[in-house]
Amino acid sequence: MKSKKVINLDERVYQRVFDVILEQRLPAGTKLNEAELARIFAVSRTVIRKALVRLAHDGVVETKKNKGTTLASVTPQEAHAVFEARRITEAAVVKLACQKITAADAGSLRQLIDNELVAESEGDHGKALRLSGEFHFKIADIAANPPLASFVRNLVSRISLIVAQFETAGAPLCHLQDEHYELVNAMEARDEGLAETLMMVHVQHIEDKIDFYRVTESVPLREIFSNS
Amino acid sequence: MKSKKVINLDERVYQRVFDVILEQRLPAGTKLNEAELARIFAVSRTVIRKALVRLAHDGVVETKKNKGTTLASVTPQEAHAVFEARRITEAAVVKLACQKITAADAGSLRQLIDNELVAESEGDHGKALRLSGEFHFKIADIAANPPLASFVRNLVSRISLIVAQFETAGAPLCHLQDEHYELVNAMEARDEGLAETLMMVHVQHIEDKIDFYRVTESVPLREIFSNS
DNA sequence: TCTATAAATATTGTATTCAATTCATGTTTC
DNA sequence: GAAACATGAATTGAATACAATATTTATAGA
Repeated sequence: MKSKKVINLDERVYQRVFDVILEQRLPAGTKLNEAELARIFAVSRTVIRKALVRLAHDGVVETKKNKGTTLASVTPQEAHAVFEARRITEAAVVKLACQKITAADAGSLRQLIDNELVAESEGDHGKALRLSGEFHFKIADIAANPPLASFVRNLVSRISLIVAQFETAGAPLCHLQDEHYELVNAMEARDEGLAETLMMVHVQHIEDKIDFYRVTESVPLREIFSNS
Repeated sequence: MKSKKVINLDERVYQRVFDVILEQRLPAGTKLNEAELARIFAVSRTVIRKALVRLAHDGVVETKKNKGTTLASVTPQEAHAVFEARRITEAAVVKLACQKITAADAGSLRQLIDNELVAESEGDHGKALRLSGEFHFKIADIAANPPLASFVRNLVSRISLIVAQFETAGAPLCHLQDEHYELVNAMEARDEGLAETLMMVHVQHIEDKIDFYRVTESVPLREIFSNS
């Protein structure tokens, strides 16, 4: 077990940027300079570009020919479409998950919620946000449908960006965590109808919390990617 | 209007491979040698690699470290999951489309079906298959939800690969085309329930036509990508 | 001072080069 | 003759070098 799994360099960059997005530590529109990222991660631009191509394909960054790459910045209409897609997809996914969930799965989900609460109480808001996202990823994994799971990952990450772009500063998330508990209960009871409704309402609540008139200021890249 | 739109080289390669997949001209498992593709498209390996990275992210090709890239070859279980994802997603998408379809949209859809029939009668099976895919893309466009539309594109392309991998040779598609007509009628009547049912049955019929024991033989790359 | 133009700089797009790994082949040894 | 090992070819991973485009700055003229 001593062997450390060998993954391509771009995978590490991809994951790291992905996590930063989930933690909402970078505002939408942030410029992702290839040379600067290459310096920060101590790899060549080739590796950075590969990661950026994948992120662009996910729709979380936007690359314009000869103009560079930025974190995706969306219009309110586009944001609404992402929320709509997420409601539809996660509603279907949670129904599948109801059919397949095991006691162990339910335990894992509750553990994620608890960890999120701990992170929040310790003041690590970014970690709490990431764990909140992983709660939804876990549900998608339980549904045991890889294409849907990866689509959910994509939608959740894009919603994270949108929330980072528009959220009303300091809006409390406690309600959302309660909703996570209720979701697990409904799934464990295999109540597909209830779970579906709870999921749609839950995502709607996230959408309700954002303010389309908020403007965010930029943050230096080096600072964000410094640790790890 | 003389200006030819300038797009990156890798976009052309990506589209070309994507089309070949939709036309089911390459069997699953086909080796996509980077140097060979670079020669065929007369670009550097850098460009090919960029296109392959995007295709890998789509799940239509698989790249293994130091072993190369092949068209995705799936197990029956994985194939079933893709069909399940497509049924769920397209059912939701067609409901959205019912709410937003215009007379012009319905006309476009019927035109696509007619063009497909013409292509089939002219013996251009590949073109007919591609048009069949574009029928579903058009429905996704009508639904006016970009994330869902791009996911549908992804699922349809993966199904094309799966069908190419497993289809029973010479299975007639006429029934499927009739179903396309019925779908348009239901959408135009804004009958969401009927459209949803028709869509799920339609995708199920595609799945029913495949034979998980079929084995396909390889085809030389140069031959496939020669034209255009 | 303002504007327009041109040079300089910065950034991305593409090609080329080098390194690492895998796979096949052939050779040696028992 | 079979197995283990070594060697060479083929292929991808990554870094560097070069080209094209965009942006900024500097400068000249009104």
